[in-house]
Amino acid sequence: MHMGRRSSAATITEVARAAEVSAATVSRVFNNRFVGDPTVAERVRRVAGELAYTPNHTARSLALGKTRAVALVVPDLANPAFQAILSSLSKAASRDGYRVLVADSEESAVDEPLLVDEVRRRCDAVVLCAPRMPDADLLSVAARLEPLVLINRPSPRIDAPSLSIDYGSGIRDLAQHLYELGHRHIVFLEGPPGSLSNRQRLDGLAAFAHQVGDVRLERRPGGVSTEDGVATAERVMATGATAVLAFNDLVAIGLLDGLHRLGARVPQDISVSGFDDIPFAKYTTPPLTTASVPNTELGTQAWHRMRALLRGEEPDHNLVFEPRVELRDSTAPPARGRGRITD
Amino acid sequence: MHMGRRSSAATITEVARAAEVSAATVSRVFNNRFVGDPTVAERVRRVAGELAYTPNHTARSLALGKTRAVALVVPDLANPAFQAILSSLSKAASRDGYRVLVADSEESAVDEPLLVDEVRRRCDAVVLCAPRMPDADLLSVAARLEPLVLINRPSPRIDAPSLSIDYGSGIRDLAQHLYELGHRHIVFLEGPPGSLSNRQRLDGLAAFAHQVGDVRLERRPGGVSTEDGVATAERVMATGATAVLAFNDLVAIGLLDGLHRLGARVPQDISVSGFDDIPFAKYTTPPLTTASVPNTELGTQAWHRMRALLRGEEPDHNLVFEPRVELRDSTAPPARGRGRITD
DNA sequence: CTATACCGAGAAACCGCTTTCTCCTAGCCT
DNA sequence: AGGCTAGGAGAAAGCGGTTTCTCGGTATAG
Repeated sequence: MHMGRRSSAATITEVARAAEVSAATVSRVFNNRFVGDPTVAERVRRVAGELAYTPNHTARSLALGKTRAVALVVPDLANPAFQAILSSLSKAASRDGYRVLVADSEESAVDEPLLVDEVRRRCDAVVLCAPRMPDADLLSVAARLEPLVLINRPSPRIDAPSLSIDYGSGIRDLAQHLYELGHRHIVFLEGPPGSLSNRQRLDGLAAFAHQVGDVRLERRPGGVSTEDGVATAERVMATGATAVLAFNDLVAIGLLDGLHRLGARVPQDISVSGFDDIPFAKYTTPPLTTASVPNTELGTQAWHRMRALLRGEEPDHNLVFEPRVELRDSTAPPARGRGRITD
Repeated sequence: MHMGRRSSAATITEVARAAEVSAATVSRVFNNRFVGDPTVAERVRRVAGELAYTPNHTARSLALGKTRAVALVVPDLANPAFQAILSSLSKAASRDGYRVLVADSEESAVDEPLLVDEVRRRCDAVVLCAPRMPDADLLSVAARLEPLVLINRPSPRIDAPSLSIDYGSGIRDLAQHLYELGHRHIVFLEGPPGSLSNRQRLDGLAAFAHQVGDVRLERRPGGVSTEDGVATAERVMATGATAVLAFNDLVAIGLLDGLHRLGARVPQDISVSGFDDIPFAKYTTPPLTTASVPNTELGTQAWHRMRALLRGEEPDHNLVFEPRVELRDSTAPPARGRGRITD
């Protein structure tokens, strides 16, 4: 199917004919590899201009074996945390002439290997954010994917640059903060059970509980979105806890809303903390105490690693960002009469 | 430069040789155009599986003359309004096997024509969100761009489906709401002077002022981001107005914060409204009165138009969404002693 | 003045896949 | 049984570039 003679888009052959040179020469002129008679180059340029010639990107990609595009795979494009990564990655990549193709796996870990394979074929590399992909899948897929940069998915057995967040330390710091405020009964709203970052939070929390001893830490299924957070409000109140660690800011914000509707006051009746420090966390009612995660920096650094890989250079060292606790108004000492260890 | 013999990626020729058929046959099998001996098809499939063959997307695109990708060009990927469009567009497109390439013009209207041209060459079509591109530029690029879908940029002289928001009616409704609350001195925080949507707001406001008569409407330069909003707080207070219409939610949220720092209470001392109804608008302090804009729906509808175009079908009619006022707590009747018409 | 090196630019091969064109073979009809 | 038809699959010609290879011509050296 050879494209019904388009009226538009001049080809290199047409330019060559019009300029009375060979296609090779036109190609050389356009790639600054032309060394001969300057008047020839000039003529080619002029004719190309007249014909509004512009090299066909696909043909070029095929001949060159590179597309100058990379894919970004994320579990949920609607999540501000991933949007921040996308936005900064895209900006950084574009400065080097690369474009990014987005792929939203829509939280479906099972389809991810296929998605990732499909998307990889369309570009030169992939930046993968797959917190929930089983290790086995990741391992099997990683080889076919390279160049590959992993986000939030450190994996010692995979030879790919990795940027991640130390969720364990972040949640620990948050818990420590609540503890110092006087809370002794805290509930953690879990994220997706299979997710690595959920695992890390759980581990961090377990270590914390073990260390301080006199704290009651419960976990409850939460979710990842604002709606999920709203839905947990009743369950949270039912625990009788004086503070809650939400899986992320979205859940925390939803929870704030849900609690408000139930008539519970934050932080007087119950303290709430989030995770990520999305841009709006400081504008919630009340402003949300959370662990700040540098997603924008993450995107930029991911690009640096990727660029090195694409150039065949040695990428910088892997990075683990330590979240920083942002103290705001959604956490406060527990009210008297609540928060006693009840069992 | 014929790619230093990659160890990976089997080619159709290799599969053909291994399966003892021609490349044409392999191609036909993979495209379900094979009608001959089923055992041949089976053998091809098996061999392809063994070799982990997967058709080269670029080569396919070149032969077919289509990439199955579309570009989305937006002025600022960090803005939740555009993120919503991207997210929904991407989801919708992926259901039809298309991917989206993002391009962030970083608010630079002058580079947009080049950017848009570049990005168009890489894919089959573009969804353009260019509120600030001069009409002349848009007109000149539009022809080269098609298939093209325009967002927030209705242009009667361009033959491309267009989805837009009636910013004029939205801001008018918001102003009307403030007026009914008793406000008679309102300040409008302008967005980018060259932007069409700013123009529409200005016109809507002018029509409103003319209609009601006894209202003092001032305009002040604002901006588009949260930071811009923070920075305007003092200027806003200096006007002595009792209510402010921010260009968008981001500015409104920033303003809320700025006012808070100045010790001004919202809505007691001054009412604030936003525009867009981004997901977080209802969680601000206080919850933000705003005009809701269906960005997610916009993205989905944009894809429907685009799909029709790509299939050579007639796209659905153009759409203009009317924003809907979302009454929340950031607006209230003015305090006594403020809001009198002072000149 | 001729042999050699060099230089500029075109011819041709190739990137990997699709599709038209063509050919060969087997089946059918008379 | 022979001629015709249809169907299956390969050869080849693109798609639009890039790059190697090659060759004719000029300049330089002996």
